[in-house]
Amino acid sequence: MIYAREKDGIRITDKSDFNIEHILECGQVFCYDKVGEDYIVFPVDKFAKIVDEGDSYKIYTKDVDYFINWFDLDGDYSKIKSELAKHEILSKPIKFGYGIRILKQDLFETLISFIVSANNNIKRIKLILNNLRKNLGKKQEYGYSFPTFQALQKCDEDFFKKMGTGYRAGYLYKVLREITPEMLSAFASLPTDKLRASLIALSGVGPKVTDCVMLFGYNRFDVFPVDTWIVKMYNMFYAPQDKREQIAKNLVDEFGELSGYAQQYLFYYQRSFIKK
DNA sequence: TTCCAGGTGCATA
DNA sequence: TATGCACATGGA
Repeated sequence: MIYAREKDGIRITDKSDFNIEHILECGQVFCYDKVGEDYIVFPVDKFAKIVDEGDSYKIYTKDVDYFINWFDLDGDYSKIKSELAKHEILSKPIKFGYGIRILKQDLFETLISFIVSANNNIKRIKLILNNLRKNLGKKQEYGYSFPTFQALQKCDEDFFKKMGTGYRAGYLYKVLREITPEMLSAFASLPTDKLRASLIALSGVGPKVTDCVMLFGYNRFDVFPVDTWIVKMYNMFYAPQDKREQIAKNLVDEFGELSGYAQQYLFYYQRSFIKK
């Protein structure tokens, strides 16, 4: 147990498997900001502020149960890391991003966010999603909630362009006519291959976005999202290969049921440390 | 100015 | 089935 419930939030008592910067800056999530030395997170209509208090973190929130689940605080990351550390290539990435945890994110928000993420950079992805919150979300104490499915479905393509989505506006307009949040929830009972087929059939959703939604929303760990950073990493450390689906397959063969975790350590290391 | 970012869809062969 | 290119936008 790395945490304790407190009346105004959650105390992270063991920082060896929890580092808020690692968790939020490793590319899995866009609904956060750094405010001074603290971080705030605002998934769906929830809110928390995370303060580094030296030996511990304090997560200030009204939604204790929600964030225990969201941060996967009952997950055993010491075990995951010791298992993954058997792979030489993960040695440095695990040391570097020792405090990463894979969040348990809302399916609808994750799908919309990663459609926006395609061929885009993290700063601008956050900007676009914040535009959507401000224009369509509900005003909260701290800011705006993520727009509901109903609110987004009423928008036309031109509106999404005004939000800065560029050519992804058409994808959003279409996908909002292909799914409902209830459908996404029902997908959760599908085995990995059928889930992948259901997601990849959606507009604006290719292999990469599918893998991200499977990992960050459905928490399927036998997937390895391959983006431009992972391609660079792969070509540095493995044989030259530019076919993303082949890279993904090779890496899932290597890391098996822990592929999703391995991917996050490698992505964070590649992106923040190598920067090339 | 050109390149790049957590890529996808579509035409073509 | 596989390959190549167009697609918005803004920062480096």
